[in-house]
Amino acid sequence: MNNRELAKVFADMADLLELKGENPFKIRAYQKVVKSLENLSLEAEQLVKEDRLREVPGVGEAIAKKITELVTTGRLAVYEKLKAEFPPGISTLLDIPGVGPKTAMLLTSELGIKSVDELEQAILSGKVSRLYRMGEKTAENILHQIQALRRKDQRIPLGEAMAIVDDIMARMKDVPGLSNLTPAGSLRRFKETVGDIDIMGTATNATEVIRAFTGLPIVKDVLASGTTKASVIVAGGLQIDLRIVEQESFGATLQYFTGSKQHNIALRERARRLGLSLSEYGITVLANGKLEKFATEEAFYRRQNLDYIPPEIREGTQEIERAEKGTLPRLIEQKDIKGDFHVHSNYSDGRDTIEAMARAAMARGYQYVIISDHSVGRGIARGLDLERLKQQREEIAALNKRLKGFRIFKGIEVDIRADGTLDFPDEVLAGFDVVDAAVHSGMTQPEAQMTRRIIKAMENPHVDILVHPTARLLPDREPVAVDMEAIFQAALRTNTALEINAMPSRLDLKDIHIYRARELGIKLVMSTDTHAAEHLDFIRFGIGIARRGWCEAKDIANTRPLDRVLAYLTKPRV
DNA sequence: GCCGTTTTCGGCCCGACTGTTTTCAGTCG
Repeated sequence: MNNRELAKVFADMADLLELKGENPFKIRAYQKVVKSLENLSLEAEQLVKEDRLREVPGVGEAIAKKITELVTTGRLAVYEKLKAEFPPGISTLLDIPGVGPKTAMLLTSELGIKSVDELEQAILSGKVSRLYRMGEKTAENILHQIQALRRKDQRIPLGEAMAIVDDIMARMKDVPGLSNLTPAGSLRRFKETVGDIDIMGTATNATEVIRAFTGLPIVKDVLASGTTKASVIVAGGLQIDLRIVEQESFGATLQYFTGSKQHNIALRERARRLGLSLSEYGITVLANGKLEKFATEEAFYRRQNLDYIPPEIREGTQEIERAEKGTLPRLIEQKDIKGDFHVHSNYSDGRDTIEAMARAAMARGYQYVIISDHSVGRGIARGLDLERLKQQREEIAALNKRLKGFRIFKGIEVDIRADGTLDFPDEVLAGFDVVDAAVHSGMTQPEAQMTRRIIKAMENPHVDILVHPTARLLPDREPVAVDMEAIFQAALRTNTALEINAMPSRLDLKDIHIYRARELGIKLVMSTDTHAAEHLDFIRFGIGIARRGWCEAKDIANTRPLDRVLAYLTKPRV
């Protein structure tokens, strides 16, 4: 049973305990462990084997026993028993915003409702508004939420959200009197998907700023528009809130709305022990009730004797403890990147010429790129055959003579076939500076087969990098079934690097896998997999998730300068 | 159910909104 499945069990248990009216702190303990499991960089199953479950924050004696039972037997007796106490489906009512445990229980016990559809019918027939403490308005709100729930595409990929935010930022930047415009929330933390967007700012004329915001061309619907806050809906159902706050408390408010919720809870629990109370307005000294305000996040953290914690690692895991000790990593920044490791040209499915890609890379201050077009097996992507490969190599050699202080490396993105063999024979692979291997087909293989297949490719002495290791696509394609811990061990054993693919639809490896790979000392490279010159800028997303994986510059191969990068990265050529 | 510079018990984050009520329960982020 993997971490995601475990998390789901505890989330469901938390819901059921809530419906049951259990001790709220017990419920919070379950909810906390859900987050811990989701953020865990290696499988709980492994921790059970090593008897290290108790190291996970929020896991005590009782929950450790439950996880062990789930991992070893696939079932959890108390969970089965708890589930049997409620009609199946009732916890789906909790997915509706505005419906909590009390309302859900009321609906079930009074009207026998156990699904969202049944609830909708009951509202339409007027039964719900006649219940005690309900009413016309409440019933109508719930109906509204049910309809919105069906319309809305849950969470959207970071890349799409960022494009919207970039557009808004560009259009708002010249609004007079507006400053400090900053996106907050999970977008600022570079989480791979976001549910909604919060933007903060300070202004000398809030009303005009709000008017400019609600009047943006992208806005489809204005939910609320006041003197300090506005909420709008843009295409796709995404909600965007703009908050205008006081300059003198901007830091505390930005910190609050950046989250994560778990980080803020952990921070406030700690502050409490120091006799401080945190809120979005600042820090209250409990002894005298005095509120201190903070214009910057740095000052807000410093007041609590903490180093500044970068947004990307505010997940309530171990960052607060490390900030207290002064041992936070110096996270990688975009300026550390010296070249892009995975670039397509019009020789396969890219749009631009090799020269155009190289010049775009130079313009970004890079020292090198690796042109890694597809191999022949990718017919659909105009994969290279030997003839066009030769042509490409000649072109690269000629360009390298002309481009001063810059180098184009000869790479290839070679297909890993269904049986784990590669699309080119070894003697062809030997002719590249760098060989990327990738799964592009046969994605539905069972886990054991897929794992063997990928490891076989990694064992090839010519394969330097496993690119987009899980082949997932956001939001639609699930990662292939693969034993990541086995891949990590193989990467170490075979000295194969793993790619952090920065394309916003991939972000593959994902954050917790990056964390684990880095911890194990696996070589990592960051690349955009770009198919057009302007998409070299996707590197920002790679930087974001690498920071979420606690990476420093040294952890990423392509922070190394031109004269050292290949020697560091590639396997010895045989 | 977890956890400890208040350490094996007694606490457990904070503020705001909404609608249904006559003072607050429920829900959310």
